[in-house]
Amino acid sequence: MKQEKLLRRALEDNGSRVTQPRLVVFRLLQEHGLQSIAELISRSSGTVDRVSVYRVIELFEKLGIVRRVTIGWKYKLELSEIFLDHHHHITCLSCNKVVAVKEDEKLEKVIDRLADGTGFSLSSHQLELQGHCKTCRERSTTLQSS
Amino acid sequence: MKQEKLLRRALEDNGSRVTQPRLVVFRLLQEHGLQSIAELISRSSGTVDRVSVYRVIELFEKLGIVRRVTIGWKYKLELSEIFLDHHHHITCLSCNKVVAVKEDEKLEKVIDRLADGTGFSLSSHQLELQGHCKTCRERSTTLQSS
DNA sequence: AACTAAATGCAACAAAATTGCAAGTATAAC
DNA sequence: GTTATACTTGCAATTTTGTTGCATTTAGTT
Repeated sequence: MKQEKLLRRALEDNGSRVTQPRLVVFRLLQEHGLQSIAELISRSSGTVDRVSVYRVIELFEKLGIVRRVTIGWKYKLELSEIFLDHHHHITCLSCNKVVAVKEDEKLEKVIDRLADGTGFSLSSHQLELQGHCKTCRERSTTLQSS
Repeated sequence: MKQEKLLRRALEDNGSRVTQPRLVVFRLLQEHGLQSIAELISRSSGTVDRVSVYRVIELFEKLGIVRRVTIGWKYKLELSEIFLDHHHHITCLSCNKVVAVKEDEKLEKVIDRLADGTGFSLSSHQLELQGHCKTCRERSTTLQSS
């Protein structure tokens, strides 16, 4: 189904209206993917007020339309699993590029077993990775050899 | 080795002094474990200034004495792997209790393989879990049956 | 005990997020 | 298509969180 239709339905099911600010923020998330609230605010400035961006995101989170992702101790926002498949992120410590990492069945199993040991029932999990991307590794080798 | 000795060494190796504020913050981290910076500030108020708590934490992070942990989109602080063994956290969505989950060799392997697929070399990772603790699950069952 | 560089506390500032309220607008009923 | 109205928005003000500059204090050395 077209993503915007899913959005409309999620809003209507909650008795919430489909407004300009909500559409603007949604489209920015579609277009630019993972981004900070500051980026959302700046990209929508002139059209949508700062405060409204905060409020739209708050609603979207409550309705499961967006999720927060921690990247280097700041959070960023991206469309939820209704719109994108379950994944995690790896950040390059040299160039700060962030790449999605697909969730893998084995990972799920291992995490389930980890949780078992605690007596908790498991509802959700987030994994964040850091490392160095291929480009940066190659560049640093080149520089060293010169 | 006694933990405070490790702290002294870490500071001295860096040419940093062993001061009252640093000892106070360190002992709070030992005594209360994982906590927010607001909790650290409040627990040390009267003895240590707000700003100094920030500065001590900044230094401790740089020296690898503390690490930041994301819990529910806010970070908390705890002593690093020099003082505690490598672990993650699971939070109860009902009562907000946070419990440590030991890192497991299988998890490490699965994560290593995940990273392989991206072309990144892996430096570090964080895993955060959410669920419901035994106590809360039992309580909610009791309430339903009455 | 005196010296000195490092660290602290205070005040001021900057950034990020929240709240209250009057004005605007999306939806449903006519 | 108009109208009514409850939901939303934008603005201003405030709160919370984190940072900076500088005079004073203090840890560690001589």
